Amino acid sequence: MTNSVVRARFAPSPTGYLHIGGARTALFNWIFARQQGGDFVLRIEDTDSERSRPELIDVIFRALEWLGLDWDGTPVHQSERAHLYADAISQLLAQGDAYWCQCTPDEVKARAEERGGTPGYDGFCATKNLGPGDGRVVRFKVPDEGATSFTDIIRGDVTFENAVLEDFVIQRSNGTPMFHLANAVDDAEQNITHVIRGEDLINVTPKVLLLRNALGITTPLTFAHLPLIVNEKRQKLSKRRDDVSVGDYIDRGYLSEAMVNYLSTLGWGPSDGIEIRPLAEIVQMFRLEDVNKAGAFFDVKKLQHFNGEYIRNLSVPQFVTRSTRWLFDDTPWPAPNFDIAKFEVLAPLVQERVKLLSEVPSYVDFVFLDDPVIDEDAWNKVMVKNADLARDILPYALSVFADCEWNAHSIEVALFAYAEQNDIAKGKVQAPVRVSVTGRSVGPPLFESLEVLGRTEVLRRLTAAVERMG
RNA sequence: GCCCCCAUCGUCCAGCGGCCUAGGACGCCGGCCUUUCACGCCGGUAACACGGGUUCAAAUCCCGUUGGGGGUGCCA
Repeated sequence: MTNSVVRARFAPSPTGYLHIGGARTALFNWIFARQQGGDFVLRIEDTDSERSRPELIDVIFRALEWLGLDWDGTPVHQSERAHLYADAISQLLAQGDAYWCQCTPDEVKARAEERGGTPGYDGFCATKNLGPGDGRVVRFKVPDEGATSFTDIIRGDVTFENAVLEDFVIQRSNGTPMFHLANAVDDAEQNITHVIRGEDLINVTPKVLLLRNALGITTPLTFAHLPLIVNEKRQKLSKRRDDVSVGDYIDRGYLSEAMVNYLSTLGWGPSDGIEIRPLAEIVQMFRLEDVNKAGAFFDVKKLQHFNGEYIRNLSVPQFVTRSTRWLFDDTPWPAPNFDIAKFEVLAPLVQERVKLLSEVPSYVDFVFLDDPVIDEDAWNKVMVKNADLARDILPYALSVFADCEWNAHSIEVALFAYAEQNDIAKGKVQAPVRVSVTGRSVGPPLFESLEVLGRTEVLRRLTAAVERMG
């Protein structure tokens, strides 16, 4: 173990926010590294200056931090190590394993179409012995014969015939290296031992292997290509068409523990069938070789269920703390109206009802709003369709609430006396009071809510509701 | 087109030749609990893609078919 320390890496390209697929890749790398007592390092693959957006690098780091995936050492930025790639390219050129090419993309494409059949580069400049020059790229000379194989921990042996691989570009015409090249160089330079990434990259593996071979890199590198996370149409998650930014899930009130736990069940599952469990246990049980081969659908419904479980497992103070953001920013009520003491009373009741922290405000807004927001559907059902009952109950509530003791239990006894006297279901009796006071037909238990709101305000809202009924 | 990969309930996972009349979870549908809504509890629904082999025995191994996905960039 000492001389074979595992080093796994997550190598995002800062062309977008961290998305679900990237988060899962990072997570599996992290789990594997931690389980093996190895390192988990980061590498920013920003060789394409055209597409890279430096400001996103920090966003990605923060998303990883939110997920709790701590990394070892300082992240490497490919844009800062151009010399390493330049050296490798010079070596390849000197060895005759690469050559300069002056074909434009359009020319390559045109010839391919003319040729019919397989698209791709035809080796047009392979024997021209061109030197550097404006608009010229460097291409790697793929052997015409033979095959490149590797053993994938998840997929077993995978083989590509070299003949189907074109002479691919390793240095752009602007002088920057392509990612295959940077990849081969960096994995060696960073002593990476395991490459764990999405299956969409499996086909670039032979290219990287060919490059490593030509560069004389002999240190072993083990691959594990993870199944893709897919949408309802079973297609690879796309930043454009799918809702996959990790940041968006944070904003919607998902707990990172729930997200990480859920992600761990995509492509893998503990053999005892217990899905919801601490990350530490997952690290213990996880086996890279047990990861599935087939793509997994990202099921938000199931994620929500996990989230609800995690929320309910929080202590009440933790729940209050975690809800902070939704209590102070962008609230439906005027900020000065908020009273944390009142929220804390209702917190345990809200906690077992929400699946997302973002739902918290809608459960307590009536307490901090000057007037409740009336839900029209609820009003129609309870105050219009059942107006007769409401007209009996509201005056009754107004009178008993005026002088009963003001605590949840007494309020309940006072109101439900009506249910017993008139032999009406309690559910029917509480409805008009709930709608009058909270504006909604659903919410936390009514009597605790009334207690928190206070007698004066409850009476005022009840009166207002009677007037509104006309 | 060509290359690569994949295939167990609607979805995620378990299953690694006999313990499988296939198990768990989400969802969905019933029911119980109940002041609403949730929670919790009980029950139900529902799958080994198809066809050939191998074997005493196959969801599990092999081959083919079909279906799906990924790639095919001077993106990663």
